[in-house]
Amino acid sequence: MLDRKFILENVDLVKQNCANRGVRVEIDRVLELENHRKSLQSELDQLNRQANEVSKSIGKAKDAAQREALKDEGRRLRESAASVQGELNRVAAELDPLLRSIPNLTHPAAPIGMEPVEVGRGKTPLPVFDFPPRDHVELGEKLDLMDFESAARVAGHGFYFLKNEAVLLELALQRYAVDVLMQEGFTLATTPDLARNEILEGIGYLPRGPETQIYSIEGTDLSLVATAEITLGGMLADQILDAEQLPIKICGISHCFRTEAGAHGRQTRGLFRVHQFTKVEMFAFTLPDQSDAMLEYFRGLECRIFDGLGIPYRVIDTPSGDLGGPAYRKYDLEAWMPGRGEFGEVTSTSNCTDYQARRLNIRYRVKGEKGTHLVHTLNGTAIAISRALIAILENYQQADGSVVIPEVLRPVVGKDKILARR
RNA sequence: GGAUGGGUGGCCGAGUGGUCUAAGGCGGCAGUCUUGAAAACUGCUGUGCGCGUUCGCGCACCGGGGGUUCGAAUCCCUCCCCAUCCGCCA
Repeated sequence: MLDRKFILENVDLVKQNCANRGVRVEIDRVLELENHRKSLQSELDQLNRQANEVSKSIGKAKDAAQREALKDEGRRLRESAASVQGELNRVAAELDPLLRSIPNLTHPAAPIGMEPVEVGRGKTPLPVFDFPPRDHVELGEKLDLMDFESAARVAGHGFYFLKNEAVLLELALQRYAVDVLMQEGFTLATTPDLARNEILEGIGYLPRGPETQIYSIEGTDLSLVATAEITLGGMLADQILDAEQLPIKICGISHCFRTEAGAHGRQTRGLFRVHQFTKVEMFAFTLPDQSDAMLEYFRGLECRIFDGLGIPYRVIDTPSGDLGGPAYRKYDLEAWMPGRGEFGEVTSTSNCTDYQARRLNIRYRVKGEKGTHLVHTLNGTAIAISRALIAILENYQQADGSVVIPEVLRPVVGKDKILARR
């Protein structure tokens, strides 16, 4: 959420930003409601002040008659206050969803519009095959690495069993990413796979509604998390940190659940778009002047991880029209997926500035100074297992249908090649 | 799942209807003392919103929400969380 005062003082900027992002919000209605809210709040403050004065005077009343008269006046004032409060609540009920739908500001260097801008390539060149490359579904079937049919019986379309070396690859990928992040001073965490809706909303997800990506648990205020960003950000909700503690870097392993409502077709074949996957996520809480550098750092780590895996990729500077609400700037790594014959998103890192911190109420205090300030939050994918698997299988496939294991994963996988079983 | 006790400022902790304008302590800031530091002593020290915009004034906030009352940290209802014990269990 943006700051209310900031919106009032920067109407044109906010309108232009919404336009750049292709988000339609009635800013004029927001202004109208916010000004109305402010005047109602002043009115309520005045009525409360008068009522408080009357209440205090009752103890000092001379006689019973005067006391009763004052009680009547107090009662009248409290009733007026209650009716103003009711109107205030109605205004807030209309205003709050509008405020929440206004996206974060956009980094001045982010591309405007809908066109992704490639800003870098990985160290690994695109593979050259002297045979028609298979996609990961075909490879998975030949090598007995995944089972979509059984998963469909158990849980429906969009689920999968990983089997054999694919399981070892999942473990190896987790271990590899965690090792890199541990060396970089991240605190390691496994996180809850469920979170309160309040936390989801603070991060910027809508747990209910027709277009939600979120599975919610009936009869509770909990939802399955779509990413550990939710739980890691929620970790410090309502906390006041000391400035010296920042930046805080945490990596979290969680399962991620997504309804993927409405997404079907060739792009969703196999592991590419699934309802559940495991992810190692990076998260940071920073001072405002640290967040730009932290985003570059996260991007650098993602590159290091995929360079280390020997997977070719390109880096995308996400254009304004594709940014999610909380993101101020976002980079994606897109790995080359020979079976698809195109690049596919494997990581995403965003600087959300104070947009999430405002609703989650995560602040910091500078020693010797009065008041508190909102922290900045950032998130980034270290490894999303399902998509990393696609990239590994398709890039490392051999003419005979076997798949070579990336060197950095061999210690955990325990072999250097996956051979056909049938 | 059952029982009991709890949730108060950055932290600890007192507070069972009206000088709560929330005691006291810790921490923090400033000062005295000191060559310097520590200790000791003295004073100041919550957050948010609004108005005046030097000084200040008002409102809200004692886990969340609702209620009783002229008046609630305090009484009632409800939800959440924490601790301990019991039950169950990987």
